[in-house]
Amino acid sequence: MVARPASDGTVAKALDVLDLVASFGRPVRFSDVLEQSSFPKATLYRLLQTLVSQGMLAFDADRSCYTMGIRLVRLAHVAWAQSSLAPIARPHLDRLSAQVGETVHLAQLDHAQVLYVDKRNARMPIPMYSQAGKVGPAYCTGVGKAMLAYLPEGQLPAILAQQSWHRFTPKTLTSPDALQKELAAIRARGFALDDEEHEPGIICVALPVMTSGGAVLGALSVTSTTSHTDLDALCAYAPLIRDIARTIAQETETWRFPEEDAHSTRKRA
Amino acid sequence: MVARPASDGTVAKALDVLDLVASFGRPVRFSDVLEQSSFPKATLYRLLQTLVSQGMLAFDADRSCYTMGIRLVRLAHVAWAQSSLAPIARPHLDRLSAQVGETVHLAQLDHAQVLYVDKRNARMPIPMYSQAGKVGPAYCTGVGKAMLAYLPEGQLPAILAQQSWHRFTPKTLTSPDALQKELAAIRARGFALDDEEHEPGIICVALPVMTSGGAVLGALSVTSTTSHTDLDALCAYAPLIRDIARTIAQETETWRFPEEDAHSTRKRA
DNA sequence: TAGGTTAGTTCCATTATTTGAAACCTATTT
DNA sequence: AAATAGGTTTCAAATAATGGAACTAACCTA
Repeated sequence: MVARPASDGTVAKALDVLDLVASFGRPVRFSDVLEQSSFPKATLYRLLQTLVSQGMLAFDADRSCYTMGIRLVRLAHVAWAQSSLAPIARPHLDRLSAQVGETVHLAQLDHAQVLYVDKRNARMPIPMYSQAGKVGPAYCTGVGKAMLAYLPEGQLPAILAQQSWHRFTPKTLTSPDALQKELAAIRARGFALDDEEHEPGIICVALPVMTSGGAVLGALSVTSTTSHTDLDALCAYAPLIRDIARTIAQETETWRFPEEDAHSTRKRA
Repeated sequence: MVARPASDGTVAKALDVLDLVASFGRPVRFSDVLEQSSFPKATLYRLLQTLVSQGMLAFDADRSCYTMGIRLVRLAHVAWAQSSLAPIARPHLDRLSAQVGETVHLAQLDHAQVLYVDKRNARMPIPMYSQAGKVGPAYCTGVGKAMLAYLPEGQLPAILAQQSWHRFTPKTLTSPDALQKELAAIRARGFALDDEEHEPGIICVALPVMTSGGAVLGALSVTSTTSHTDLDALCAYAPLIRDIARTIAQETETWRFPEEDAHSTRKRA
């Protein structure tokens, strides 16, 4: 319902601009941004200036274009280090990656979408959409379906309502009903599969990372290509992934910020 | 000069709050933030609310505390991926780390300070201040001095004026004059050394990463402890570091965004 | 359990910032 | 020399932010 807070908050607008610039994934000139933005020229101009002077964006005078600022990079590290799963999961992702030699993903739900939080490439990297920091659809990816299948009662409808149901490939499930059946199958089977539903030739096995209380923290997947292996073979990894997911979940619950003393060191100069 | 833009921009204030929350490095309650902040209660409250509703912060209702938001995490990745040096340097850092077995840093200048952009731990990790995403002083760290020494004419005075000149150890250089001499020595020698100037027992060799045009992009360092080795031994790594720095710089110049097509895929749903 | 203390939230008249159409630059192009 | 594109500044009107104080909820404390 909070779709577009319309004329609310200057901060919101500035952040929208930040997102917009980020979405280009490359340095952009003023006019590039203007074209994509719904703000009037003068307003956009000032918002960009603010972001630059705040260090969230940087302006390269030589090429007269905007890039991500160094302050954002700094926040980036803090954010990543705290996005509970990522730092805890890191060594386990390494382990999983080493054992299976395939592409490995760690994802979390971001609104109704999948946010790839971390990734390890296969020994022989394969080109694909996913990338740490990118968001992808939930209804047609392994990690997405794994999380949806184990979501607490009642949360699912709202999320389904926000899916785009775009048919990426002939195998994409494009309706809530079809997906509901698939989710039931996932629960019965104990893990999720992506059978080229998002990208042709890309397949994966995925399992959710869940607390003992049943909360879905994220999901792990092992991804490969049809030219290299098949779903049956990937299924064999499910138990290993489950073990690792369980370990990560346990550590999340145990750990919960062991470094309560860290701020004594940090006094600002 | 732009020390504290005082009563300028709501965006600035919101971002200050964001930084503040980030600086705790852990989930914080409202009152924790209030204590550290100069904003009145109501104002801070609303700023936090804005940040939460914008997804830059997340509010954990159970523990009633604020953490980094998922939107920030997402921006974080984009920022990191674009902070030109980091992604390009990554494999080279790995290589350097593997070859020397010591702690390795990649840093960039953030205003007048050093921002550690990436890091590899030594085979036997040693406790020290630096950490990816942290900022440190420029005048008394290896990477900082390496960058200052090769800064283009005219930029140095402004930066020196912003140093704190705090005496961290007996060996810290605490005046612009002393540092200027040291920088000349660095240029003569071709690389920078940190002889326990920031932390007792911590020493390092550092070299700048520079474009062929002479612009300072960042710096690389190999760090160790006096109990484990000495400066003379570290100096031996200088040529290797120089090679790697040069490679990184070259790739930065060649590369410059090879993925100009990436946005065709990304169309918003 | 009344009485107090802390922590978080809302109100609202005042104040300050943001807004954006249009005018204005300043290189480039025709 | 005139026109265009890309960027920057102005200024009165519109809008959003401010913060003191009042309020609520939860948790102590005696």
